[in-house]
Amino acid sequence: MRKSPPAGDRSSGPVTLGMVAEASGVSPSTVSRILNGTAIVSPEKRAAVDRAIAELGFVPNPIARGLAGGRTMSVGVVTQSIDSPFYGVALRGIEETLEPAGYSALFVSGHWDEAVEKRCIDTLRSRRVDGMIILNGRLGDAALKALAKALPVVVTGRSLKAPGLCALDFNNVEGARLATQHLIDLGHRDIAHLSGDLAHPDARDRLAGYRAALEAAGLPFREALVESGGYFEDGGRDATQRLLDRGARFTALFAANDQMAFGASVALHKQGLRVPQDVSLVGFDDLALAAHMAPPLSTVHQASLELGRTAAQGMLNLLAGDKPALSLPEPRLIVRDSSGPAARRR
Amino acid sequence: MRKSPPAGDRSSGPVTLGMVAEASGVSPSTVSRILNGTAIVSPEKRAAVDRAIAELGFVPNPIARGLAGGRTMSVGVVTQSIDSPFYGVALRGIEETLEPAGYSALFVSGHWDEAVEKRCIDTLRSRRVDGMIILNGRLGDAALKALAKALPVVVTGRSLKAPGLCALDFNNVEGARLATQHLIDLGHRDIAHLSGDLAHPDARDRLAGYRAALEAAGLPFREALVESGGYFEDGGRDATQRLLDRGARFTALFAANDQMAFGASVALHKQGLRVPQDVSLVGFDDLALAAHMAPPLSTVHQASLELGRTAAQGMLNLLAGDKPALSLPEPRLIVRDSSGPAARRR
DNA sequence: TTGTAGGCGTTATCAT
DNA sequence: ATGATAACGCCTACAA
Repeated sequence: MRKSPPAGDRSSGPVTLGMVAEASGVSPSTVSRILNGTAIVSPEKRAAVDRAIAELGFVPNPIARGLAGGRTMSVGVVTQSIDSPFYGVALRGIEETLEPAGYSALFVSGHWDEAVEKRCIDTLRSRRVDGMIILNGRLGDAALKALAKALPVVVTGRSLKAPGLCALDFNNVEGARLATQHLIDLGHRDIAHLSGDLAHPDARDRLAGYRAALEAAGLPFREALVESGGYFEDGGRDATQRLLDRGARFTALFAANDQMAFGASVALHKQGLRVPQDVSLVGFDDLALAAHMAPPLSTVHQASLELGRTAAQGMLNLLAGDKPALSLPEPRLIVRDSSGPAARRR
Repeated sequence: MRKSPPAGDRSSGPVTLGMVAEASGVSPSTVSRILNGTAIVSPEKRAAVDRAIAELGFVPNPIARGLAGGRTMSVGVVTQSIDSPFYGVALRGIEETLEPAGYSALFVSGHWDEAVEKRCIDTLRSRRVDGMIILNGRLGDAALKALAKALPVVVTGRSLKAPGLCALDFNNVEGARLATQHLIDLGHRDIAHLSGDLAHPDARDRLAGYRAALEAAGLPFREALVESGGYFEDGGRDATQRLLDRGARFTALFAANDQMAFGASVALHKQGLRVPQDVSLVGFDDLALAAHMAPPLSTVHQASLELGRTAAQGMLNLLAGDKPALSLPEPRLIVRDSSGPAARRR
């Protein structure tokens, strides 16, 4: 039962840079330089320091590092809700790519509210994050540009050009067009649409894509076949119910996201309508669950994991001083079992 | 176009405690005391300082605070995967209750791997979090107790008593018993079970509850009716498929979590088996999506949002020096449309 | 009750 | 190439 902790022991008191310096017979500055590659140091000293670091199990203190004016090695991530099936996966992608680079992610949720989002950003700044990733925020372009003057910023869900700013946008119009076109190709002519919360640009874009496909095929756009479902399951269910209640006639339904498609399938099922025999259903996002719905859902693939990874990589590039110049893959239609040929009109 | 920033302007350089002190004509220590309630100060000075704080828009720097040996006002949260539908909601609960108390949450994912989890904990410690919440971790009790000596710890998914430690456990055995009993009450006698990853205590508990209900009803426990589905959708789907392929006869299926139940419903659907007419299906967890499955899933309610809130509240109590003494609600069966009376044997 | 001084662990700016 | 020395912004004895 020895008293002195074994080398590398983590549970005993914190080992400081100063202790490493002392143990290896050099000054703290030299240790710091080796750690940060700030300057060239002689091989001997470097070896001595490396050994001391290993033996003492030294880990730099990010807090102190942050205070000293340097970086905190943390990046703030503003998401709208941490438990969203879509963004949750993106967060995983962010975490995955930030971690190996030594950065930690600080997640905060804006709850789709601009004021809350502003507070989140303030919190993040007070914590001195080195950069911020904002996932489909509600903030205006101007505020974003201003923010980007203070620290590197990556935003998704919009196109924007500014120094220190990297914007990642997804082609929602094209995705929606693809989905609608698919239904038209299957022979459907009465295609209803469950729109998302139209306060979101992407919801408006998806509606526009739906409309564009219709018009390109010479089909009329009918207001009566569009219901707002607010992007959530209940909204999708209720919107579908409203469509049904008012006697709208349609053989296909394009939901602006998978969550609403899930809700729609419940309403359809309750009404005794089978998917796809009676109504074809197409979603948007390709959540992990889409493939596990009964029947598996046809949808537009939007790579959320890749979205997160790309955003994080963009941040890493920005942090390193490089121009990011990244982009997202084009939308891709995934045909599963929820969409089939149009049968008789109902 | 004035040069001096308006009061409360956030985008200009950081306002420090020292600046507040100067502006209000007192010493930095006094400002600090007011901020922390460390000592009594005269009403006049307090007023002057409060005004200066408001006018300058001062926000204490958590980094500096942390370095100075005080608290960082952040608590680390170790989850297994940030995009889990169950834990994601718990994270929201944590964030929700920590935020009003001025604490930020630092989320890290252990990926169900003890080694990774250890690294996460080290990261969190190096960032000097004031406490840690560990959601269903893989770490041993001993390690947890040791950790609790260094800082307040809240763990879920196990029972454990130790100073500085608050454990929140859920009665998985009882929940599974309830689910199985429900199927028995409906007249089912051939009830299959999709077990979770048996490396997890909760999966073992749910299996035990299933078995207990069977035995209490005088029904035999048959290995052939149990398949491991690993807690994910694909696992549930494949396990169900295996059951079907090997010709197992059952009129009801109890999945150890909702995700597997979703997968099971796909396999059943593909086989042309209807839920609940041909096979009754019951899940566990009551994910938000369970109510939006077609048909809506009967399941055991486990309040994930409340789990998160309770864990966070326990941490807040621990941080305040109080004994937490919190507990989780008892399991509750939610009967929806996926379970119905047993018909003819198949 | 209030102010002064020292320190938290690191980096940056000078010297050397 | 390396070492003192001074911040970084705050907290906490200790002193008054």
